[in-house]
Amino acid sequence: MSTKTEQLRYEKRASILKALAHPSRLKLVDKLSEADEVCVCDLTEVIGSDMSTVSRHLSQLKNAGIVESEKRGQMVFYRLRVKCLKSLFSCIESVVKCDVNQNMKVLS
Amino acid sequence: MSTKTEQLRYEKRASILKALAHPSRLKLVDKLSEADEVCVCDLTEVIGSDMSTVSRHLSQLKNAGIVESEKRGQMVFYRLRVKCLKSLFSCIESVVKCDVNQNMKVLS
DNA sequence: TGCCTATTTGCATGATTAGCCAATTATGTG
DNA sequence: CACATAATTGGCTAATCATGCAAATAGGCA
Repeated sequence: MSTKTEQLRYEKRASILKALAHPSRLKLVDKLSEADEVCVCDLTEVIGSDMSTVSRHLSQLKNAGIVESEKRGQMVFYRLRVKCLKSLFSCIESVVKCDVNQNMKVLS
Repeated sequence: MSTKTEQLRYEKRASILKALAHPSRLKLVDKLSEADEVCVCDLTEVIGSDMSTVSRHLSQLKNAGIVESEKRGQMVFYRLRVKCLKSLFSCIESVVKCDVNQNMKVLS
């Protein structure tokens, strides 16, 4: 594989990770994983920021290909497009746990 | 779980994802996954940025608990602390692939 | 049509990030 | 000790990001 292609691959992956790398967006993904679809208004309540802010977070997730949206009536419903988030989060969680262990070692 | 704790959990996860969310840092992780340990000087060649820049990328990965380092002589060697990166990347990759499919649909 | 609700977009602001060069620290070697 | 190498840190700039308010868009409904 050419260096150029390789570079593009890293950039693409990074852009997806970046889309996930925010507490509010992680929470959004979490909520969406519990339900089939949720409207912006309900998500806004969950997050507790201005609706415009939530809308922008959602559009970042959408641009990254993590969620999709559908407008029905005046409302817009968001849905997860990806089903593997659980394994991703379990990996992230293992970093967290590993860190805790490390910290305990330091303290003991 | 309290809302406060929940919030902290999202923040912690986000910080780990943020540490990974950069092409150069992904490349560093990739290289480190191929070898047991690599010194900063070698990693600098791979990345092709200034060594100071690479050093800062590495310290971000270290702060996130993704890599660890050991100084031997004048050199500092970095190692992955986490073994599950492969499953994480396969998830990311499935987002990429899903995107490609979507794009093909749009084009056809 | 006129008004209400849901959502997105424009704009301004403050905060964070990435990058390089230069300076500093630490180690090894003559 | 003097010098070279490896790595980190300080300082600066340009770019990107997060956020809220206000305005615009679009869909119901009387």
